[in-house]
Amino acid sequence: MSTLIYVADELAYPIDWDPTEYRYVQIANHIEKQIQDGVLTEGAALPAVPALAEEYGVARMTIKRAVEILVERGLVTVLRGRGTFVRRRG
Amino acid sequence: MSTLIYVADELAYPIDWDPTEYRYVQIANHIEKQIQDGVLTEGAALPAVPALAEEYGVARMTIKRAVEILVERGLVTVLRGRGTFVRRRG
Amino acid sequence: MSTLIYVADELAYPIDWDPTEYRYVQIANHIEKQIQDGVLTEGAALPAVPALAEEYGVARMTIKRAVEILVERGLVTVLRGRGTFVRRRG
Amino acid sequence: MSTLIYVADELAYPIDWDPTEYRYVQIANHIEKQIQDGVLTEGAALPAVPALAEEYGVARMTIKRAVEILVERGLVTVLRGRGTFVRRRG
DNA sequence: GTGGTCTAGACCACA
DNA sequence: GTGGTCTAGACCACA
Repeated sequence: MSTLIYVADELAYPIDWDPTEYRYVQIANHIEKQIQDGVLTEGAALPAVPALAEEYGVARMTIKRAVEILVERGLVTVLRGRGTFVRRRG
Repeated sequence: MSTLIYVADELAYPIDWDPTEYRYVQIANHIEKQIQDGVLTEGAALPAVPALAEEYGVARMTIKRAVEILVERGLVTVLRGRGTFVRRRG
Repeated sequence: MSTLIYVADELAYPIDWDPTEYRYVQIANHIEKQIQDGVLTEGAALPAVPALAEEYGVARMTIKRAVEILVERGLVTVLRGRGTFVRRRG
Repeated sequence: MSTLIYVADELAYPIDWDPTEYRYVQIANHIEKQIQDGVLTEGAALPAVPALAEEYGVARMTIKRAVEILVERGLVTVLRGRGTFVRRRG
């Protein structure tokens, strides 16, 4: 059995760094915005951690922190070994 | 990919305190002099903040202020999590 | 105003590494045991992060993860810029 | 304190697959041969797991199994988060 | 081939 | 002088 899922290939919006805010918070907000706007739809997989790290220009650990925030907000579900998936629109 | 860089281990010159000038300005000038004289060459990393604080006998916040001045002067670039690097000679 | 607090200087118990369990979980459990046994009493400050990192032989980030667990368990409170303090016995 | 170490960039010898022997055993033997011949010297870091996986054309799990064998033979030491290092010649 | 843990050590924010 | 963030890149666990 296999499931076809949408995987985002690149950032839908540019991200402007606000030096007064932590990067992982900015990244979490940026991804949340894409979920709210329907760029990332329910059930869609986020790009893989290394891809996100490269797109946002940060280390993998920073992406992990951002994803933790999205999990706390109930926006995504992490399936170990499979990927990170959108749960619902914000 | 990795790059070998020169890291200064200690002060190249002694520093004399002028009580009429802020220490962070003096430290900025002192480091600028080392860049101008080629003691710290383009691409070189400055010593870490705690090391500079100890060598100059000041708090780390004072070093941070001095580095901000050097950034404003376009002499160094701060790369978060990596270090502070010489951009060009003054 | 100042407050006298007890600061632990070294590990009260040895810690045996169980390679099947994450180190930050082991460290959290190990510190919890010291709180339960009264080695670390209410209001006491934990050793500083660098000290704990050295005692447990891990990186600072691993200590941070262990402390996050202790915070979730309601055992300690982190006061940014001041230290980490025992809230209550387990 | 830091130490400069030698890191192997590619295979020193070609490897011929013997279909009657498990690949992870072959890979362990192949690496052991390089240690015995001094291609990988004491203290040297093995190439990273993904690099070895690509060079041998196997999954990373297979490399992990080969490294386990080398550990059992006392030839290498795995330091989590740092790398895998040659302990002594075979 | 994903996400998770971990290192060593950098600068940052707070008190 | 504390804890926090962040890097670059290692091995680990899971599917």
